[in-house]
Amino acid sequence: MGIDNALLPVAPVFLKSLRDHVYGLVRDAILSGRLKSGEKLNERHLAGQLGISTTPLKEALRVLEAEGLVRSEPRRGIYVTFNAGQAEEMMLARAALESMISRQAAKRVKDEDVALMRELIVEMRAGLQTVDVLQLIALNERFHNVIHEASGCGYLRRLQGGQSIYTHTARLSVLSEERERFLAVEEHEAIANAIANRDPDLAERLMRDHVLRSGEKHLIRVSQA
Amino acid sequence: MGIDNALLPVAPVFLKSLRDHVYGLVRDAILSGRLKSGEKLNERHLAGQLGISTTPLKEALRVLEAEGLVRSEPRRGIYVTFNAGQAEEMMLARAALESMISRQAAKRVKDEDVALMRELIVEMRAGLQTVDVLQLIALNERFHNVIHEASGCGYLRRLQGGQSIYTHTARLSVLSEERERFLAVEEHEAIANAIANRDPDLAERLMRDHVLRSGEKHLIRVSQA
DNA sequence: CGTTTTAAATTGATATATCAAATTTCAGAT
DNA sequence: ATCTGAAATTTGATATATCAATTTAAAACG
Repeated sequence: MGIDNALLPVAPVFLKSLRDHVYGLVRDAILSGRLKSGEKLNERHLAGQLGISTTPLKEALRVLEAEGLVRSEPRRGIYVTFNAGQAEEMMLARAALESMISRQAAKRVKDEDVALMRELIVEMRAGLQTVDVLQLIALNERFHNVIHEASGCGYLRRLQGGQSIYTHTARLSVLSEERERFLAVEEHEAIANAIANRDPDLAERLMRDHVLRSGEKHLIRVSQA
Repeated sequence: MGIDNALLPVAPVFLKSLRDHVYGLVRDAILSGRLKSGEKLNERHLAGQLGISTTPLKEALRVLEAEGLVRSEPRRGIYVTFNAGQAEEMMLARAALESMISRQAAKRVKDEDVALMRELIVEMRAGLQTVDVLQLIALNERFHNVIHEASGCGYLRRLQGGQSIYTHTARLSVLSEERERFLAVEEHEAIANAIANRDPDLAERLMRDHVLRSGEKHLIRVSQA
């Protein structure tokens, strides 16, 4: 038991940079719980298990450390640090950053962005009937992307992207509830209106509440699984 | 045993790894403008210049990349990406995160934390007269630390810490203005009251406005220098 | 000349080797 | 049996070597 079966070797073919690939593998293993909090990561062992050298692994671990998913004690070892509490804090961080992005978007949004948001809202409403959850997930992502673009805040967007901990299956699970689908569309529409009306305070508050509410729902789902 | 406290722990400087040291050096160079945005960083060259091998440098660069201060184009090179716009966005991020921390603090704060905050406010008021700017800077930091502790949000605190771009001289410069010192104390007191009254919404808003306002002042100072 | 091809040099990506701190093991003393 | 401390082992930190993609320079061709 333990980390022996937690990660499978990486297929040496068709991969971007080893470092990035390994980063994704280890990150997933931590977020999905296959690597548990407190567990020690042995560099040689882990590298051997993945079939790579320690160099790209060390770089990947540095990134994970910068993200706060592992903690490195100099000349002692590297330990996983991720639990329910941190998952909740990452959700709070996302709420904070996403709402600040919405605030900026409400200040800088262009009419064409507003039109695009409105189109997406209409599509979401239509999607509510057909119950195509995959489509709805894609629409949600596009909606948030429009706001990100409108805000012109590349750095905030990046930082916010790092706070994502939900897998595709978690999103599927949450949006399979009819009430959640309905709420999401309602909240999105309210946010779109606030941004369209160039109301930064309202846009910020609505986005924060939206991320907090749907985030809590996600956390409950994940903790049950 | 008696000798337990006979010796103090080794100063962290000596425990610090080369990697962390180099990280700090390069980060400072970027934030202070000695390494300009767009500049390409040659790994071999930079490592040689620092008198180290590429391994710890590569790890430091990965962390800087995760922080968004450099951008790595696979198999092409590493480029500095920091400018006035990003400095402003980092300030926005700090406002967003610090205000979320205050929100949580207002929910969880204990009476002893409130007492500590009130003491610090009193000291700040006294410091206003003596005009000991160094003391005031220390008090400000302690005040924010009390809120961080009260919030119980270790992850958010870490993330927020990464958004700091102001040097000691910049802080000195800003707080050398009497009006700024006065404003800071007023705002801190208002924030303390909101947290003491367990008013998350108000604490969040006041902290956001405080960071935004003082942050803009910092940015102006830095851009002038 | 200008354009395309091709060869050389550069350099990030990866692998391997070495060093030294930290932990573990175990014999010897009390 | 328990504690001590030295030797062996483990392992993160660092250095060096190799590989391969990109860029640059040069040569060949029109």
